[in-house]
Amino acid sequence: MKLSTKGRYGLRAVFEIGLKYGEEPVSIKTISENQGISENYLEQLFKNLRKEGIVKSTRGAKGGYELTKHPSLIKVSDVMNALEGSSKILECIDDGSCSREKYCPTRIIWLKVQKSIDDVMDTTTIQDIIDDYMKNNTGGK
Amino acid sequence: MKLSTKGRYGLRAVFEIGLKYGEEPVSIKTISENQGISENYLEQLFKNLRKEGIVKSTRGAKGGYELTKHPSLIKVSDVMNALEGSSKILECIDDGSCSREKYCPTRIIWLKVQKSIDDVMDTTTIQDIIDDYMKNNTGGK
DNA sequence: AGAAAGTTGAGTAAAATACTCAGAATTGAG
DNA sequence: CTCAATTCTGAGTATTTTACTCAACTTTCT
Ligand code: FES
Ligand code: FES
Repeated sequence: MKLSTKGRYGLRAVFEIGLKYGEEPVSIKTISENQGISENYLEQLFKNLRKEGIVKSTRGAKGGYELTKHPSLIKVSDVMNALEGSSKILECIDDGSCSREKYCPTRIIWLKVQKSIDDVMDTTTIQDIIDDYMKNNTGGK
Repeated sequence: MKLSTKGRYGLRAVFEIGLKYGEEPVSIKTISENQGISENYLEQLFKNLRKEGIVKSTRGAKGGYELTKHPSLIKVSDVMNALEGSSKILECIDDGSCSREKYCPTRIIWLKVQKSIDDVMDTTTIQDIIDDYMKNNTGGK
């Protein structure tokens, strides 16, 4: 059960944009340099982030990406859903999607695991990540 | 972030064996029939479960697999580790395994997610799964 | 006009997943 | 003792997913 680079890279990228929220658009080139992720790949990730309305773009010189909403309104789960399609650990989890559902002995476990993941991702926002980052890179000597 | 069939099938298989704990070994054939999993594939899964000491085997007629310990002593995480190699959602999680670790803005999120998953898998045992199954298939009408 | 961006769709290499298969080894039952 | 039941093992493979790359095009700023 591994988290793919889509999710990992994507969240770092969104964080990067969040840092400049309310200031200026951030270009793919900048993100690529700061986070060490290929420009080509970032393009793909942003295609999805844009489609899901998490970022908006400005073309042309001085263009780039910005968050559509305040960082405190964007949950980690939003980003994950946009990038990984869904943050479900398995298909069977949705009611009615599995023929064994009714008598499946292990279903309850996966539901619990899923819930615990959702709890974290739904209650953490980009702002939280930014705050945490600020604390660690200024507060402490 | 999907759970592979190794983990899903494997836990169902271990549950099946757990039902007969203290009674008789359960053959791959039986599990295959009850859980609808290919015999060939189950062999592969049991190769790992055995290596990690979760099950023990008896060859020959009337042979099969049994749990090495009481179901209440086998955690879901034990089974997952045996089957999926590790239940870590990413490599970076281990201290020192990632060069970005120190200033990585998203690391803390993944650590939280990991912890919440571990909490569930470490505190749920095969016995819990069995109990739950029994409740749902006898208690109710 | 020209450079700096984003936009899009297609394509691909590598890795992981999800199996299959054949045959050898072991054991219990008759 | 023999045979059928069963595990054991290593190798092989098809499919899917991941993780990208690339090229051409559009938009916008200066
Ligand atoms: S709910 Fe689908 S196999 Fe358990
Ligand atoms: S800790 Fe490795 S990229 Fe964040």
